[in-house]
Amino acid sequence: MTATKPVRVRFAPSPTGHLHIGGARTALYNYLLARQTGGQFLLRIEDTDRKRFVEGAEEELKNSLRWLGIQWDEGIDVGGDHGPYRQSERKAIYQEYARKLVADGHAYPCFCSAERLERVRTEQQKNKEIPHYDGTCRALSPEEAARRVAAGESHVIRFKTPKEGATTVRDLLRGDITVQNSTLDDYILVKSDGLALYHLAAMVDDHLMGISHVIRGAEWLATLPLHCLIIRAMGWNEPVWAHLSVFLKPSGKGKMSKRESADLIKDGHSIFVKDLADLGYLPEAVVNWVALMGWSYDDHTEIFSMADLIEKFSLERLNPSPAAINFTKFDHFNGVYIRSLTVEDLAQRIQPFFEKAGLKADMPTLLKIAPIIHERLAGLDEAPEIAGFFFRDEVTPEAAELAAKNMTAAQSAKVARDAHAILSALPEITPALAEPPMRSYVEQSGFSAGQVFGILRIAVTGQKVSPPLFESMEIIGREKVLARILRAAETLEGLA
RNA sequence: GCCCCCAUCGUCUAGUGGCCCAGGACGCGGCCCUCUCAAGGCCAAAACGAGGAUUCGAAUUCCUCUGGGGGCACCA
Repeated sequence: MTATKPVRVRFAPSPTGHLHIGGARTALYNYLLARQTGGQFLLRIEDTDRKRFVEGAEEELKNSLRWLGIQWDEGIDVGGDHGPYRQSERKAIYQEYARKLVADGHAYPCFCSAERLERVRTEQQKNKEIPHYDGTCRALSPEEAARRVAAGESHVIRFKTPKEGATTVRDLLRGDITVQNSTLDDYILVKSDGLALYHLAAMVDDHLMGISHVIRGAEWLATLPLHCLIIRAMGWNEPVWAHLSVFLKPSGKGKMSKRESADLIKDGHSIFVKDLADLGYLPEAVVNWVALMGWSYDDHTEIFSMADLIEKFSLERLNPSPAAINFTKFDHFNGVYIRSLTVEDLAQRIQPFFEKAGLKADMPTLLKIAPIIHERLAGLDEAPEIAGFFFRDEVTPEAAELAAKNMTAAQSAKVARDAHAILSALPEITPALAEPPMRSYVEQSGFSAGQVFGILRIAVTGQKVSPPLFESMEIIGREKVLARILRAAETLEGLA
């Protein structure tokens, strides 16, 4: 692979909600690059907005990341030489740099009230102007500003955006992007409560933490010029910027709304990582699926383990266009990964789903049914639905469904009786022992295999769709099988 | 409204001027296999948003339009 210097990258979410697949992808790409180059991946918490703080969000975030197999080398919990890694604990650091910006003439205190700002904004909107700060406090002399600050007057710190000229920034996926400085505003860097806003905090942290590559969502593209301007005003080196395309809803029309995200779970999908395990998804499938939304390796390879991704990922092959979320493809990947599991692994992973369904699923039996449901599972969560009958004492087929297609109840009852006779003559019911005599019975009965086996299937499993019949019978055991067939025959006779 | 970004099958994508009357994958349809359902195998339908320009030659370069997306907070 291309020899690259070790990178220092970071994932810096705010603890305001659940980790969704977009965030997971951002974290993943950062992680991959760090692993590939032998660098470090840091986890930083951007919690400068106390109002939006959600209790437990940080814990959930860490669990989601770990479930996906993404470990961080530095940051909250694990520590490191550049802490603290929670922005709320770095207030003094940001203030120090804000003061430096003011001292150097790159920023200024602003005493305007929120109410006045609101009035200015509505006025500008009425006049069809671009809403922006009108510059009242920018015009203040540094001496007067300093005096008012010293007097304890409430204020924010604004960035003194150049009025003239243009700013050119470079995004790795899109190349040079130039914006006129006149379209930029004097953004607030520090709030009146003294806490920095993202723009300042993130730039200071990235610099102090030695971040070499900033890989983040495309929603930051619009503020990239501001970020570059801050970095240049500080006299720091710029990191490499890579802005990942946003995820669109499955229709491709727009971003997923809060409401739509919540509704997804009704049909077994979710964009929140915390839901995915319960929905029967494998973390390996999530990683593979998400990695391929906005990145590709070549024109045909689709299956990538985490190790493959670490080896093959490259920023150069990132795609800047927005991508619609495709859950059908997700399900496909999940099936692929389920099928690639060993029998032991599969048995382990489906056990909790049986328990959740109220079934006591013992490992020896699980080990026996795993091979026959293996390739029938699109999700782990389907296991109890497909194979629950193995763990139930009784099976209660619908009387009306017991009779086979194009057969009367009487005919079906006869078949059940005959089958019972044939099978009860056997010392045990295994595919090798039971299938040959049943096949010859089918031949001389005049019915089709589908009809005969269909009757037995529903009698024995209670389901119209099941794993292979004789394999299932062997696992259920001779006594139970014979009893269930007998009961079905009686029910059928009652119908006739 | 303003600024910025993006634009290949329904969806994810390959494609960096001739290897492309565009390749792979999901899904869809058909066939095969088959005790049901899957899995598997095979086959098919399906795209370069529009218009200009450059060029011997354009999906690939440039311009305009159109469409889509993101952003315009004392949120991140």
